[in-house]
Amino acid sequence: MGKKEIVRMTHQRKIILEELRSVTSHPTADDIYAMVKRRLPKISLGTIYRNLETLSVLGLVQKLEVGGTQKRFDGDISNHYHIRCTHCGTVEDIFTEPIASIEDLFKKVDKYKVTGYRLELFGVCPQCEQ
Amino acid sequence: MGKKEIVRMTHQRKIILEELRSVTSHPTADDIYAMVKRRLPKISLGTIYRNLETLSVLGLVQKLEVGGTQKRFDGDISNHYHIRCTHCGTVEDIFTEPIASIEDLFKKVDKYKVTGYRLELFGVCPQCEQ
DNA sequence: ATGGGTGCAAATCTTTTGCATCGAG
DNA sequence: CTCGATGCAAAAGATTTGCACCCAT
Repeated sequence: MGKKEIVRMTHQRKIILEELRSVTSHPTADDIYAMVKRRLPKISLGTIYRNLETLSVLGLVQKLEVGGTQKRFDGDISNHYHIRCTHCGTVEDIFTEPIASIEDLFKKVDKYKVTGYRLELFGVCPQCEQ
Repeated sequence: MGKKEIVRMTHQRKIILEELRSVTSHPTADDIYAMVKRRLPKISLGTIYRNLETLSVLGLVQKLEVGGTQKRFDGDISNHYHIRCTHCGTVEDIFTEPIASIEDLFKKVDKYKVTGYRLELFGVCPQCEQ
């Protein structure tokens, strides 16, 4: 993933991207491995990780560093917020306009060159709520 | 960490808490291990992890599930925001009043029982900025 | 004296990486 | 053809856990 290599659109890479774009959930690398394996039974987990990294560097997918032990990935590259169920780990999108007062915070930390932010709500999802 | 056990304030636990409260940084378990080891050379990393979990369940410390590969801990249990340097991993506090429009979001996700949220800015710190 | 806590080491889980081979451009 | 990508397996990094002994209550 260095500077000026040519990125090849391999069969594996294309299918990983397709699968990730086909869901609105926010799967872990392992989830994606299972999804892709249905179509490419011989694919290895290492290839999944390498491609998710490549695709997120290219900006074609989002690597979500939400809480929990595993990273999650999102085929929707728009900037949006998430809510995570602290019971089952599910991550869902929150559909709303960006909150301007958060961007105002950028000024308060002017020692830093701010490049972005993450807002994540925690809660208990309807399924776990019984 | 079950339901009704009596929690003992052991020497190790007390010193871990003291050390964590003595800094404003947001150390990883490993950092805390090094700090505590200066006072208790025989302490084990397992004890550090077990106590940080216990203390955070008790609400005496905060487990910060910020991005990056390691979890970080905060002896300041007030709700505040953080900024993380994407280059060196340092996490600093942002001193500001809570942003009301974030709490307004809670209503938009009324299917969930919202219990809290996290706001984390990313950027490059002054030290890394050269 | 009890049963939660500790130190130690092994185990687990997630992610990364070395290497021989493959295949996209 | 070339060199980036893959599959496989081993390695690495972070955290958890089993167990015998210890000590706070």
